[in-house]
Amino acid sequence: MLSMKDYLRDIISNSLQQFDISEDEIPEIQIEKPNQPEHGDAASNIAMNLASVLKMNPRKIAEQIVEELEYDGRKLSGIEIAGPGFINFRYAENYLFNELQTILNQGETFGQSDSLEGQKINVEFVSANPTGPLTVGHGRNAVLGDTIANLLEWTGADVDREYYFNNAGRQMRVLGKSVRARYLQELSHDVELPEDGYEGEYIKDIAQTLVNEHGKKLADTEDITPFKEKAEQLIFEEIQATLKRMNIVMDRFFNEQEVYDDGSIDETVQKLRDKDLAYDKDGATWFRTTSFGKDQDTVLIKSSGEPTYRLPDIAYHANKLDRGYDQCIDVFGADHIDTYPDVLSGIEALGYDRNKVDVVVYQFVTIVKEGKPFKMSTRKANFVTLDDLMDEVGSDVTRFFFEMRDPNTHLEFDIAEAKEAGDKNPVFYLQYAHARIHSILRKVEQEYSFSSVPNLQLLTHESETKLMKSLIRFPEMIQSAAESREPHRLINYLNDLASHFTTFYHDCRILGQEEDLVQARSALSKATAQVLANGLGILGITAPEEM
RNA sequence: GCGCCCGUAGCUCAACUGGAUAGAGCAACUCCCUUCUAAGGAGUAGGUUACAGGUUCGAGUCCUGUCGGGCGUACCA
Repeated sequence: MLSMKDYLRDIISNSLQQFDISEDEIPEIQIEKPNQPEHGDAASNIAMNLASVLKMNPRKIAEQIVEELEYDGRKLSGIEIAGPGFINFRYAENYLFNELQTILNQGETFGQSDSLEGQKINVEFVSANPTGPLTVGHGRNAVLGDTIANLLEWTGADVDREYYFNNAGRQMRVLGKSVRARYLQELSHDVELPEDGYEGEYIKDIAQTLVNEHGKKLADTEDITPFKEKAEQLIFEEIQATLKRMNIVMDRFFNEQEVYDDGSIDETVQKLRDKDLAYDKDGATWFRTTSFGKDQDTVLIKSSGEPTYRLPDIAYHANKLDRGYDQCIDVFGADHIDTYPDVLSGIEALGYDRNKVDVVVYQFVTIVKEGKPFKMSTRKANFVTLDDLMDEVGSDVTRFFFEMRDPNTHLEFDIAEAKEAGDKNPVFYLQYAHARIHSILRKVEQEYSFSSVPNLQLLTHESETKLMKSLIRFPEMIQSAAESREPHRLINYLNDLASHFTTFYHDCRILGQEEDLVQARSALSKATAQVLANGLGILGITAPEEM
């Protein structure tokens, strides 16, 4: 179905044919919603953008465009020229009624589109190595990635959620040694936690499990493998349980080891050498990143023979593209901001289209505890886990908190505030509106039984009109949130919608009116509940029918 | 030093990617529950969008510089 935006673009475009200019001189026709309601429901700045091309007064251009504009009176009721040359459009009432009916017909699929139909997209997120529980620091990553994946699914894409990890590095060895030390302590050996060891309580739990399963049998060996493997297994179980609590289920866990085992590491280096993009110096193998605009080359393989993270990262991205994804989205924190260009350069050098990899960088979360910034460290056991947070405020508030802000801005997370957030948290505003509607609908159902379709023409109150206008924006909001990978836009929209509903709720009583009006207003309320539920669903937040 | 990101009401943040009079939530103050959930609503107050220039019909948004904060700047990930 043609959206209003597309329709307006079409009719403007037709009118522009009167001007003697070539196709590529015409700027993009932008349609937006004006801030001031007096300026109508949609506006275009096309006349101003054409002013320099046509060398004419923008208001004059606007007049000529409007004069030649042919439009459907069932969709638009008025067109005005205002300000420096804006063309303002006003929706016809019938258009709103038709759209409202569409929402009711489409129900839980309203808002879905097929703009990315046929696209296979891989979203890689969380990707924390299994050295400890997920912290609130990982929370922003997890929630952002999952919500972006949801948004893309709503625009028609076939999305896989992937978690990339490495269980072979130095971190993991230290983890294994730490578990071994705790294990021996459990058996009353006089050993100390290694320097730089992991100090968290969860290490003791893992050690205890090993004691239960193996008794003293592991005490004699210096080999840390069984300790490392048990730790990895248990920590991953916990990570997955934590994610599950937040409604996040991964499709695949990809172990970095795979790109070693299948030979693609060696293959990658060889291909780069063939193109003279890799060379040896000082016993190490270097990647010629200077030919991609960097001011230094970077090391791919250390003189110790061990690759740096960059090399498997490149091979891993090539692996994803080989699996047939049209697009790979990486979600990661600002600390990677300087390193991902090397990965993009790497895959470009291997002959892939670097535009197929899209990186979403989010700024760090600053934890504030007892009024002071709190530096987290997994190793030092200075952290607030996501589970702790969810124990305090629940999964809905946790998700909402990470979704409500622009990813590209620093986020301050005050633990105390989040805990007491309880009833003043903005997520409740949305859920409350939803629950309130269902409460009304239950009463309507008890008292009435309608035999015919609702007469939506009765919805003429200003608050009703505004609510309908808000409702019909839902599909384009999803589109824009998905394209920009910015879930917070959806939150802003839902807040606005809930606020329009509340105004309607106060202005327009439902129960106790003429039966026709009860039915029409119930229909409007039902559509509102539906959009709220669909939106909350995308955010991974529950939409309770009672609170 | 260099690179990237950020700086908007007392606090936490929006502002549809360059549009018309910069908006919400907390906090403060004044009101509104015999009526569908007051986890709500109506209102008041609060701003030179860090600062200084520039680009143009038009700048919180783009460019330059300054100041302040975060993150990088490794043969760590």
